Amino acid sequence: MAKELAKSYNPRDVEERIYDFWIKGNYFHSEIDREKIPYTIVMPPPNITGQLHMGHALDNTLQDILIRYKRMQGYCALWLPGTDHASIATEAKIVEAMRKEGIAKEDIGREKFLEKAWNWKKEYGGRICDQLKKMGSSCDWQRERFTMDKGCNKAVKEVFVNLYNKGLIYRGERIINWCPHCLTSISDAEVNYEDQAGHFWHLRYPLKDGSGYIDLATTRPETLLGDTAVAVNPNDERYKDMVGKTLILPIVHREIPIIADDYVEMDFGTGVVKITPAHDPNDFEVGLRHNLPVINVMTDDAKIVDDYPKYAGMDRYEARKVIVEDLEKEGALLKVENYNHNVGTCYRCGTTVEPKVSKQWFVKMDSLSKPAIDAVKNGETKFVPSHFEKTYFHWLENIRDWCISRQLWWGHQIPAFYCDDCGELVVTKENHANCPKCGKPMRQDPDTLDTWFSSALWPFSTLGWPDKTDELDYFYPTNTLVTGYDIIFFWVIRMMFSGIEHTGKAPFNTVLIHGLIRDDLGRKMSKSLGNGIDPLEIIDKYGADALRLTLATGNAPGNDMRFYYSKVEASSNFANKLWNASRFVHMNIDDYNVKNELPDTLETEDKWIISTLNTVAKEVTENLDKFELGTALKKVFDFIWDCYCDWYIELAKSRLQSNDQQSAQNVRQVLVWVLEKSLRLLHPFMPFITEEIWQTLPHDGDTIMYTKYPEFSAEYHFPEAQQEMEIIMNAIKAIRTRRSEMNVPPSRKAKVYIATSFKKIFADGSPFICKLASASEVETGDNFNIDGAVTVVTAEAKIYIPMSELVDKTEELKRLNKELAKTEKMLSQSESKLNNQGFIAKAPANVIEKVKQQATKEREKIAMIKAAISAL
RNA sequence: GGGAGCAUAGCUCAGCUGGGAGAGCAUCUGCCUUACAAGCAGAGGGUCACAGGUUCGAGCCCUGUUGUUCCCACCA
Repeated sequence: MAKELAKSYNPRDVEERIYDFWIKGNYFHSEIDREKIPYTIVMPPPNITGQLHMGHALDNTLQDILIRYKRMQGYCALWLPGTDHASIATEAKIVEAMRKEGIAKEDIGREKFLEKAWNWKKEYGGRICDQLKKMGSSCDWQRERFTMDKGCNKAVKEVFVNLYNKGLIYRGERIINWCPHCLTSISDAEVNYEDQAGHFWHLRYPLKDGSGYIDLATTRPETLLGDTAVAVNPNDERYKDMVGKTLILPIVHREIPIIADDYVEMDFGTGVVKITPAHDPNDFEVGLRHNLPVINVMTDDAKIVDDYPKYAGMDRYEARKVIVEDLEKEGALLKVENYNHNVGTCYRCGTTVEPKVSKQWFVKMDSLSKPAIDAVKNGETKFVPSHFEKTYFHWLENIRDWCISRQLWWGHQIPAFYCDDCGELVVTKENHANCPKCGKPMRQDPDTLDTWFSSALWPFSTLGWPDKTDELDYFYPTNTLVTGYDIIFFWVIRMMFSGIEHTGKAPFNTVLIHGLIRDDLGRKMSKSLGNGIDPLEIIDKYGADALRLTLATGNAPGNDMRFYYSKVEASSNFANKLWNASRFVHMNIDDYNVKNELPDTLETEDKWIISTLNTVAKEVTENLDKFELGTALKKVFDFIWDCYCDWYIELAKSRLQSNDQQSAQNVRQVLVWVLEKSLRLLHPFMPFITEEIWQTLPHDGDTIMYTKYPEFSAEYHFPEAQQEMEIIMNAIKAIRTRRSEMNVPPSRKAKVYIATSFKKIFADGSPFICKLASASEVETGDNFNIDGAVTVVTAEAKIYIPMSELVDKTEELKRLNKELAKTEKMLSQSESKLNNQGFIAKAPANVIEKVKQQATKEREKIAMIKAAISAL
């Protein structure tokens, strides 16, 4: 470890060394310690690209702040790290990677493929871990048992079998979203809807009896092949007589009925809808209600099936063209108009999804969603900010059954077995099954489970569930989940109902939601736009501390945030400021024996900074406990920059240079003591720089990570000293302002005369006024009569600066009159409040007292300004 | 169509349960004051979207309006 601070601050250098130090010291390790209270954070799975993006950086920063804070408060803090699992995107990546090696997954078979996939996964997962380490993430990445591959299979099977036995999982024929490119079903949440320019084809279907026809319109004429009815609204007078009659489907020449169903809107188009149960979710529902046949006209890769020889093998868009031509030939096409409509596309590959009827596994949501709603309603789990609870309720109350089967290999294979001979179905945790009827070996369902099915088990499967482990007992339910609002539907909700269903307890008590990080124009960062900013680049250039500060600062929970380089620069400047302040302290203590403890006698300014620090510690812990990380950080930031650097260090300088050895030694100790506490306050936010500086200061312990987080202590509460310093600081500020207004350079010093009733305070503070307000000398008294002096008035004092050659009497009068008007206005506001009966009767006592004090100060100030004016 | 968020300084945003409008950046002025010019000291700049209401008191609570963003559902 560094024993002294380098002359200039080099973040990357420091950060790499410090991380190494933490790892060697094994400081992230969190063994169960039953003496301590556990604090557990669930960490979202990073994406599969193996590349850390700004969203992860934000997740990780907020989590790490909380973990470090809790650790310093003496909790046994554990992070449940995430690496993602099965998904369409993952498999596509793996397949792509393998294709580069010239291997297709079908060639090597399922087992070999999974083996390869795991290796690939480990490489990329490992890369993400390394990147997160660069962020300063204090997660114990070494914990083998907290990864999905160890024992997660067991948990998934357990859950599947349990739910199946309870009748909450069923296999059924349903219409689902099918991606013809990825060749798999995808869940509703994985479909992106986008507006696409399309057409409306107006068609005419003739009645069988030749008595007329019905006109309708469609955006997908090729699905006509699968039409099994035409529907109208039952209340539609226009078609009342037609219901029940039979139509001849053009081209196909199949007979289809006209039915009546509420689903049809009378006002839209002609009020007639063609019903294609196999290729439209709504039509499928209509079909169920009316017992319509389901005619599938497309293969898995969206080509027309062999049943229609003329179109067989044609791609759906190709078929559309030909069918439209044929319709025109037959006279069934009335007209074509342009029409924009919403089309569902695959979130992964962008291919237009095809609604498809197929046999899939589903989870029944009715009975699962209810307890999940209750858990939030009764406060077992809270959202921060709370308005996301509305989103949560809205979604759960309108939830549909969850399609959990995926036609992939990369994932947990569904533990269901079929008998090819007799069609028997067995769901079991065993790896093999024999048919209970005919005894033959059964074939396992080739499908795998949706990635969110296993991810939903994260908070307990990673702790060893279904076994009764110590970890599970101690760390579950977890405390906090930190994640973006975009993932509430996918993951948070599913963890909620799974946790409750399988363990009886909600998986976390707080869900801290953050917003998205946008670019400087407010756009989502995305690959296709190329506007993404790589956090690693920022770290290399400015350091992880600066990035963390940027991400944690000035943004309220749940709100989106724009990323500006200027913000990172501001953060980096703060790091530099802290570094230099620490160097200043070192310059003054290194040759002396300075301990990290307060001296016996404290001057007013010492008490002021100590008491201010004390107040800040109190507020910061309150903010952090309420997850107001940005507010907490702001307070620490302001304390260090404004109070410590800009005021206390400046105040300290005159004592450090004085001949009073005792006073100099005392101020050294206060400098060190306050700096050391400030570093602790800041440590969760900027772990690296605080550790580096802390190590060079007098301290107890091995690492700042395990020091105690500062908290309020009555012992360090000095309200009088704070007030006294305020009086001096007000005077200094007022003198500075006036000098600045008159463009007097600091090098030009002048004696100041202070007329005040706080003579002792000003006499004590005179060295500061000399040093910080460019005074050559300070004289205090009750009144002065000085000709041609600049007059400065504060609430506590009337200050004369004799600089006759600079004084323009008319300008001076103007200024004083302006000041007078301002103060009189404020006084009249205060007085009108105090004269208001309602205010006196109803306002709380402390507010009334405050206004009274203001009024008094304002009156005094007015008197002093008036005196100054008449003196002129 | 259903739901939610946002509207505050030139820009980006804070503002905790109602009690004298804040920060960063930008602009302007003056400073190399022996930790820091990546800095110091100052200044200017706001009808807190609009209209009502509740209250002694509203940026904050309620209603409505306008603008804007997002989510969900969906148009055959």
